[in-house]
Amino acid sequence: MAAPSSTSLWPEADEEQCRQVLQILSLIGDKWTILVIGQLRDRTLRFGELHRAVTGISQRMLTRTLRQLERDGLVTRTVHASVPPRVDYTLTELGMTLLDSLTALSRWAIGHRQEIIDHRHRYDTVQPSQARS
Amino acid sequence: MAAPSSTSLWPEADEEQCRQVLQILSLIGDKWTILVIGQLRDRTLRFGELHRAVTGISQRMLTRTLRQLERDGLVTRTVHASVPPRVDYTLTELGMTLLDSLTALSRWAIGHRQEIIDHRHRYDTVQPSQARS
DNA sequence: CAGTATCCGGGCGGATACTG
DNA sequence: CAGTATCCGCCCGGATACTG
Repeated sequence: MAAPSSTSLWPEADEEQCRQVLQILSLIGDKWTILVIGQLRDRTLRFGELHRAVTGISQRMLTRTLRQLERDGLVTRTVHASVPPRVDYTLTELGMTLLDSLTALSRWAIGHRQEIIDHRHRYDTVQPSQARS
Repeated sequence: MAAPSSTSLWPEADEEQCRQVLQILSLIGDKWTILVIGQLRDRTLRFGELHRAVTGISQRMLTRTLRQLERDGLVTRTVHASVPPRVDYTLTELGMTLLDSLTALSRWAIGHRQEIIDHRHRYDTVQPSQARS
């Protein structure tokens, strides 16, 4: 029970815990999820608005991403029976708490991005540059 | 400049910021990275030890994962020129700060995992169950 | 022991065409 | 407008065999 470390990684960090974190990370670690929930963080958007807001995403991928978010309970999907159909997407409470929990990681990402890019570049130029084709 | 929200998601959260977060998330959102750095969080391990510690990982994937972590500057690789070769892997300072920044997300993951699983199950049973093969 | 080389299946994700 | 259906290339990741 004794608090294991002062810098406080997550408690225990045994394999079991790691796998649980991994499960969640896999939900949002794909190519588009973060971009989508980022757009929904403080407003409701329709399908088309999201499509325009997230540059480069295809209809297919936007649909898949939203379906998964809905399935996991992070986003609600509301269909309005109007003549041109209208579907609204909103973050749930759960989705908002996730975004909250991403704050620290986001700061880290923004703060250390350049450092990582630099390190990577150095690594690449120093290596024997085996043709990894 | 005014602080945008009291619950504090990450500041701004425009597409640019989101993409930077995504870049980092992609580094650790894959199948094995979290498990590997989780094992390294408070100790140095050799290749074989890691291989045994992370259940189910193949040699190939462990090597790839470690190479990427090394390339990004999150892990150091130390080769000891001994008769049976020995290679040690350790988290760098940068790697440790990443683990720190993962704390909130880890707590969220552990705390809401069951909730997500339940929601998912409900979604699956209610849906028309279109054969998605 | 600590890798590399090769082969391979499956799934992610893009492009395009079609629909209620 | 908000999707679905289909096709397809690419890369992730597992299995196996080989090496300094």
